[in-house]
This record gives sequence, C-alpha cells and structure tokens, in this order.
Amino acid sequence: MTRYRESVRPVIHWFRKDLRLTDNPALSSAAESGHPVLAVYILEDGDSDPWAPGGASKWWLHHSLKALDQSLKTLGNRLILRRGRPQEVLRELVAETSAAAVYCTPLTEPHAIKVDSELKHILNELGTGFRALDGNLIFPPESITTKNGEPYKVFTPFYKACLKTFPPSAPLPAPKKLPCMKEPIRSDSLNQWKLVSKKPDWSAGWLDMWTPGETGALGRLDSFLEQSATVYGTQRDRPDILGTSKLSPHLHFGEISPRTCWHHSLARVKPELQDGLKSFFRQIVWREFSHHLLYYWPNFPEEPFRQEFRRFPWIRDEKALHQWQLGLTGYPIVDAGMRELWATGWMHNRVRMVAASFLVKHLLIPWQDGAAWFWDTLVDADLANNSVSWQWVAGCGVDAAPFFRIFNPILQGQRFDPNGTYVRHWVPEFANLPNKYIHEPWVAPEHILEDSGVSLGSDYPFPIANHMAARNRSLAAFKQLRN
DNA sequence: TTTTGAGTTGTTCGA
DNA sequence: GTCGAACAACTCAAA
Repeated sequence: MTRYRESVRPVIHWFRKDLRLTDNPALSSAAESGHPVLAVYILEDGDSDPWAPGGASKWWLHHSLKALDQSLKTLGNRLILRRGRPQEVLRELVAETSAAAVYCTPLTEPHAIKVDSELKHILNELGTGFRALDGNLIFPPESITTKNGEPYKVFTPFYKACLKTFPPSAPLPAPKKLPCMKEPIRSDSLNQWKLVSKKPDWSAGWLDMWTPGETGALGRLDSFLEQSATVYGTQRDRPDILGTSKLSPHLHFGEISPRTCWHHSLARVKPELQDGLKSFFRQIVWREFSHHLLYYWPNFPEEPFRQEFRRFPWIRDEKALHQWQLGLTGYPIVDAGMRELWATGWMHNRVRMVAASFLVKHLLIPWQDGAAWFWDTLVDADLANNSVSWQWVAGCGVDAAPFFRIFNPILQGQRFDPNGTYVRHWVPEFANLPNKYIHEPWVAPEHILEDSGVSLGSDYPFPIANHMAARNRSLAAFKQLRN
C-alpha cells in the first residue's frame, strides 16, 4: 500500500563523495524529477567497508556534512543521516517513504561498485529506480580507452587521449529548488556519530587551517587562482611556500568537481598566464588516471600491480615504522613531512614522495604499511590516489619509478627547501642550526650543534639508516627480484 | 603481427 | 660548480 500519492512520492539523493550542490548531475536530475528530494548520507562502518574513512578523514567528513546540511537548508531542505550498510538503509528508506528512485554519483572504489550492483538489484525488485550519474570524474572509466578498447596503463598516452576530448563540458549550476518532503523523516544526529576525536583532541585548531564544505572548496580554488596558479609549474615542488592548490581533501569528498576546477581556472586566469595552468590540469588528470586504475584493478590497494613484487624481500620492522610515523628518522626533511602530516592532516606532495621513498627504499618496509598510515592520518586520504601513488613510489605499480630512482633525502631537502624554512617550522629542534647543516645535521661540528642548542642522540635522533648503505641494500633487493 | 618510439617527479660518478 | 652518461630492461601504445 503506497502511503503517498504519486505526485508527492519523493526521490532520494544519496550523497556520498559528492558533498556539493554545484555541478552535481545526479542531484540536479533528482531536483528536476518533479518529486520532493530526500537528501541522505549513510555512514558505513569498517565491519562492512574494508576502507572506511580513517581518523583524519572522519574529522573532515563531520565538518563537510555539517556544511552540506547548512547549504541544503538555504534551499529549504535538510540532510538525513543514517548509519549501516547502504543496501539495507536505502531499502528501509524506500519502504518508509515510497521513494520513486534513488539518485547517486558512481564511485570507483571496489566496495562502492559492489554496493551499487547489489543495490540496483534490490531497488529493481522494489520497483524503485536507480540512477547513477557521473559527476566526480571528467573522464569516467570506460570513456577513455586505447584503440584496442583496453584501459591505459601509461599516464602520458592516457593524458593525451584526455586532451583530445577537450574542453570538458561546462559545470552545472546548483539546483534552484530542492523541495523537501512534508512528512518528517528520522535522522541521526551528527554529533552522535562521534566522527571527531575529543580524547585525544589531535584535531584541535584544524578549523583554522581548513574549511571543509563546498564554500570552503570554492574559496580555496579562488585563493589558489589568485595566488599561485600561474607559477604552479615551478613552485608546486616547494614545501616552504604555499605553491600547491591544497584542493585534495575538497576533491576527495566531492565538495568541488574537477570540471569546476578546470572551468574556473580558464575563466579567472588571464589567457597570457594560462601556461602555468597546464601542470595543474595534468595533476587533475592524474587523479582521473588513478581512479581508472582502481576501477579496472580493484585489488590495487592490497596487491602489487606487478606480480613479481609478491616476492620482494620486504622487511617487517615495527620499530622503524614507528619512528617513521613519529617523524624521528633522523632525516629532517622526512621528519618535517611526517610531523606536518600528524599536525595538519596533510603533507606537501614533494615531501610525500621523499617520505614514502624513504620508507620503502631506505627501510624496505612494505608500501602497504605506509599507505595504511597515510590512510588514517590524511584528511585527503583517497583510495585510488593513495594506492596508485604508493605503488608508484615502491616501483611495483603502473608506469612506476625505475628501481634505481631512490630519493636522496639530503639532496631533496637542499633542492626544495633551500633555506630550511620548512624543516625549521616542523622540526623546531633545528630553529637555530645554520642552513648549511639543516638537511644533514649529523655532519655539523659539535660546537655548532651546541651553539644551536641541540644535542643529537637526545634532542633529535641520529639517522636510523645510512643513506648510501640503504641505497645499496635497496638496489641489491631489486636486483634479486630480476633474477 | 611486427616494429618502433617512448616512458611524472632521480642520483651518482667522472670529466 | 657544471654537465653528460650510466643506471636495465621491459612494457605499453600506436603505426
């Protein structure tokens, strides 16, 4: 027995990693359906989702959901919060409301794909529509393939194929109306979900650094376009200055679409300065590429893409892993990055590579251990980007770094943090150490260390691995793999 | 089917 | 200090 007349049956927009109103094709379609729209977010636990959000991501999610609810309220709607397996929660909601259809944005995570396929079946049996409309990728999986119809495994040809289809279509405006259901629908309270850790309160002060939500995302893009977009190509590698876009968490949660990033960039940057945008677009396409790879190879997060790496002689070393996590490796650039990560939920891209390379090449610790730590500590933790990037650094991924490419943490520090500004900020032990020694404090004469007020071995550790020795050990391990 | 050119992000060594 | 070569061979993608 249908409880509502046909005209007032709602449709459900199931929000997931598309926490925005602008350029959200699924939401726009729901809005245009002529039905009231029930806006729902479903929190799934680690019991059923193997890659449920980590600690830092949950903090972001909390604030992003709060922001989304505020935006919906300006349209006279609200966000309904439910917890559980989406298949069951949506089945219940459809039963409760006689919803005519469920709208959502498809994702590339293997778990999401499984959920969608079950959901499609369940809704079909209930006679309820299931409409998944792309919106989180400019180039959804299967829209870009090689001439043979195969997925690309090399970035550059993928990138070129993407460029051929340009420019992407214009972003959609936010719906003007989003009529609410008249009948009240039960919702969890966001605070009950306890997404924000209070004890310990490691995220205190994060709201000064980040503004989760759609408004924050557009603001971040605007700042980037005003301040650093034109010099992005050269400055993005410098952790001591704000040279990157810092859009990654906003993109991960879908608070802004890549298409919006693209169009706003072209609209706001003067044509003669648009050369600097090329590197930015390239990075956006990297995100697309990673999502393609995850879609086609669903065990990318767990297993090395290159099979021979199953027998790579990784070393399980809990103590060294812990030192790396805490930023106590004895290499200032690595430690600065790891401490920035812990303190802010984010790490500069260049430093991510250096820190990741140190873990897998200098310490020979499995890339999965590093990826797991990043998963828990990054506000932008994204299964596709994280897995593909870690495998790239480890050399076992697609188009991966050659085995002889082993970052020298001293050189990288000197090259990209030439004045030691970044290191001094995150490793204040060296606040008074001269630049000359900032990236290799162990070579500083004893009296210089003393003058700068730091004692190696007590205030700050000696390197836990000698660069040359570790480099040679890593090269030997890779050589062993070839035979 | 075969061929050909190319492939995110680096380091070290010796001239 | 600067510069080019070596570091390996393999796989991918297109012609």
